[in-house]
Amino acid sequence: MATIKDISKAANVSIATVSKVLNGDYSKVSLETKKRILKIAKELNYRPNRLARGLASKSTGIIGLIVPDITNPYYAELAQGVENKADKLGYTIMLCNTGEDTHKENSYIDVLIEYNADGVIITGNEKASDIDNIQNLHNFNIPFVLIDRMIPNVEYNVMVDNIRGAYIATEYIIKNGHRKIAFIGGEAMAPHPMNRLQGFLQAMKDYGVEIDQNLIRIGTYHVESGYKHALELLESDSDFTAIVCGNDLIAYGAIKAIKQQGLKVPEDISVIGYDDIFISSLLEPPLTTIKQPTYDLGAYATEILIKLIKNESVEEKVKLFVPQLVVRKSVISLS
Amino acid sequence: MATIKDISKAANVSIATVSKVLNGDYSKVSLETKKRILKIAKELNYRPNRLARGLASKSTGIIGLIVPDITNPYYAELAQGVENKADKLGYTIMLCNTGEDTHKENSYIDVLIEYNADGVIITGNEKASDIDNIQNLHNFNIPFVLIDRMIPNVEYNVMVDNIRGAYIATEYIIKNGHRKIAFIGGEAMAPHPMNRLQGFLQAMKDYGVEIDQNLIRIGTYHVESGYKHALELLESDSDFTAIVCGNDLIAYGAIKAIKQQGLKVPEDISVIGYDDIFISSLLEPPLTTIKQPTYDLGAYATEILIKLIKNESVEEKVKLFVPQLVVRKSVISLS
DNA sequence: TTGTAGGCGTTATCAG
DNA sequence: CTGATAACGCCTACAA
Repeated sequence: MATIKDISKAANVSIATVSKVLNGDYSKVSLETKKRILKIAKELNYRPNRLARGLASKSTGIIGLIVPDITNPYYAELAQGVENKADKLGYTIMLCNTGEDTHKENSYIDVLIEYNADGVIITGNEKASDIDNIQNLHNFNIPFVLIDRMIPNVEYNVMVDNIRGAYIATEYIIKNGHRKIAFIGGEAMAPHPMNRLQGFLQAMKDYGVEIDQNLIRIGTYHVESGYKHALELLESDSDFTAIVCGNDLIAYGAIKAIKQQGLKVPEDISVIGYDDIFISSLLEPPLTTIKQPTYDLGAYATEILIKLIKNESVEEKVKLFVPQLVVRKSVISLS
Repeated sequence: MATIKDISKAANVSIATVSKVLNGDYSKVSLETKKRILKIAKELNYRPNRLARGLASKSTGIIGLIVPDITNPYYAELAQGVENKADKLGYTIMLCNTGEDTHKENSYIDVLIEYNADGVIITGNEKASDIDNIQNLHNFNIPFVLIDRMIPNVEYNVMVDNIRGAYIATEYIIKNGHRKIAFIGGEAMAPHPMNRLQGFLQAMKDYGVEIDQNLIRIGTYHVESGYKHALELLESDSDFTAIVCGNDLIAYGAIKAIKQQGLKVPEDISVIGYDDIFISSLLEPPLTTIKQPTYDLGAYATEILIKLIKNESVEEKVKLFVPQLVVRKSVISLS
């Protein structure tokens, strides 16, 4: 591992000069020495040591990305948006997969602080307790932006309007003549599903559709949870003709349960999802769902995070993306 | 940001003592000073600086993970296996998503070298040119292990037997009475699909089934590629009753194309995939495929990588996992 | 049991 | 244009 010291010796100059050249600050170096240094650096297969650089310069080029479940295609796509943009702008991602475990999330935040991460992007699940630790980022002067996760007093958020998305979804179901409508969402603690639940409730109210509390289920954002709750609903004596789901995975589970009971989607029961994961169009029936600009959420968040890192001004502290209805074939019209 | 220096002052001891205590080396420190130091550290909200620590100790706790496409559920699951195990053993992941771009992969390897990563896990696509850069890891004394990607002269590999997997898949198709069998695989350069292609060819030979070169297509590992090639096959005048696919995503694309042509799976054309991504069981029809122990691949690779990092001995340099046939409903029996 | 001091590889400030 | 030199925060002999 050649260092600038090695280069300086070989080139008969001081390390200061080497450092300048290697950092592209040619202004005050003669062309000749510049060339010589560059040549020697190449010969020695020199690589800057980012640890040393980070120590000295207070800037590491590391961006922490906290996701609850990289296995969920939604977060995978979001991560790709983050990674692409970060890479383009010269930053590297530290992946922190929390498995929706608050404790793990907290310890990851500690780790990011210890690595002197330049900034952090946080998505996903939230328990009340998080706030303390996120506050820590603030204490250590590490800028961060939240994706789709409102927390009191947090400055920078990029969100999609979940209330609106769920509203649109529910509205679509209602306009197709459904009146007995179930809702299967994600964790009750998170604002995320609550927003979606809110949107659902709002639409129901606005259209004067009766809300049956027995038809509202809150589980997790996984296929299994959707499956389980749908099954319970089907096996209970409540009747309904449609299910609004908190995300696509839940919808997959619900569809699986429905089929397993010998019923058909959408003939017997309509299902609408949320996220528009890439496989949703391939399901049978193709899933009607709410599309989020997932990749863009990640890319945009990264963009403003890097602005914050560079102390550039960010106009919109809260950026709200708009979800869209994607009509496919999992909802049938009753009218 | 409190440092050990701050602590040493506050506790009236030297930084050496503080360092010892903070690193759990209590052997040569009085219980009393130990307690005092720990207490003060907590009061000052002390966090070790991993950059400084890495610089001084030559060990960063960073593991680089190179994947071609985190959006592919196969790699997402693999990444989860890596992340879980790494986290458990006290390491942090740097995520390097190459987008199957050799150039990007190379530059990520440089980055990992520059961060003094303790080790690297490499999966996915391969072009001949990679070898040079991977060699660089070796030059810089950074241990690495490859997952499912044989490269000449590379020591540590964890693989699944792709030839065998494809063989089993093809054999299953043949035993179900198919004789006109197509193959749609991934990039020609990679050993990965080549192995799978080899397995396919081998099975065809062993069972005396005629191989029609026109029915063999090599694209990429994406849904779109499967779709495109299946469509071409369907629109050509060649006839066939089954398609062996290089992975599940290709199979999804193929199924989409088949349906779009007004044909049915498996009644008109049987399809078999590879990977057993978690949604494959939810497709219509549920996809018959080859299951890999994906999560375990990642976890195991991480385990041996960390052994290498710690200079512990690793017995099996090449670990071969065995793929399994998962029979669902996308293949029909013609006999 | 505790302290001193040198070094890890860079950056950055000042002189020359 | 170029060079000393002091940080950055921590580790680790080696002394005391």
